Amino acid sequence: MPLTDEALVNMLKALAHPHRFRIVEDVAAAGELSVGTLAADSPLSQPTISHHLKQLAEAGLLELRNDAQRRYVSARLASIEGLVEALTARLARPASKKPARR
Amino acid sequence: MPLTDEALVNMLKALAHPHRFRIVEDVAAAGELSVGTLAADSPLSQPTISHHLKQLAEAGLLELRNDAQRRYVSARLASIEGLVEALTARLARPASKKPARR
DNA sequence: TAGAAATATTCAAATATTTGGAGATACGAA
DNA sequence: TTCGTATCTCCAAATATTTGAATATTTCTA
Repeated sequence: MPLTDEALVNMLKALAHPHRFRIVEDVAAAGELSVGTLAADSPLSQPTISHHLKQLAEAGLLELRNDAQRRYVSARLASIEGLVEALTARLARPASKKPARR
Repeated sequence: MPLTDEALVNMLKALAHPHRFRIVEDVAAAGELSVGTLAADSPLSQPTISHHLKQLAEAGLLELRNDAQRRYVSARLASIEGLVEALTARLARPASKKPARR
């Protein structure tokens, strides 16, 4: 499943925002964080954090886990790896495998 | 020069658009293309392509070269590599090197 | 010089994104 | 139950992005 153009661009779009990038960075470094911790560490309001988390989860970058009244966030490392690989495959030197399209 | 957060997010933002991603992909595959060729291969108008190229060049992803009345576009492969490396360094498994920040 | 070709800039309209207040919902504890 | 905590949803305002028509600029050629 080599990641459609759309999925790839959606992941990039999700990451292409300073606060969202920071969220993913922090979550990846910490392993797992609660929404409240993220909101407390951010200048943004809790609803705004919630909104960004939703976008990141929809793009496939984050995983959300419910535990009673808390919600825990972790990074989907496989997706991040997939993104990095797709970027390398598509934007690196003239891929002599397939002929350039169009 | 490990790429500031801002530069990194700017590159992501530039790539996070279907038409712009496609432009970079095509340019990377072709080596070098003129603005006119890109505009002809795209559903977008010439001014819009010009606008997107400017953004991509400002983000450091593309290189523009003038040749008389034509302008040729090529990929800044080093920047793309830098982007991929920065993503890997920042979003991959708990980097045990530096302690998580904050 | 004037004209043509390639590209850029300006500007405005349409659309999308970002943000937080107010309120809703879910859950556990008493 | 009722209360408190954590989080989400809905909404609207502010802001940013995308787009192309009209126009300008640059450069070559005659």
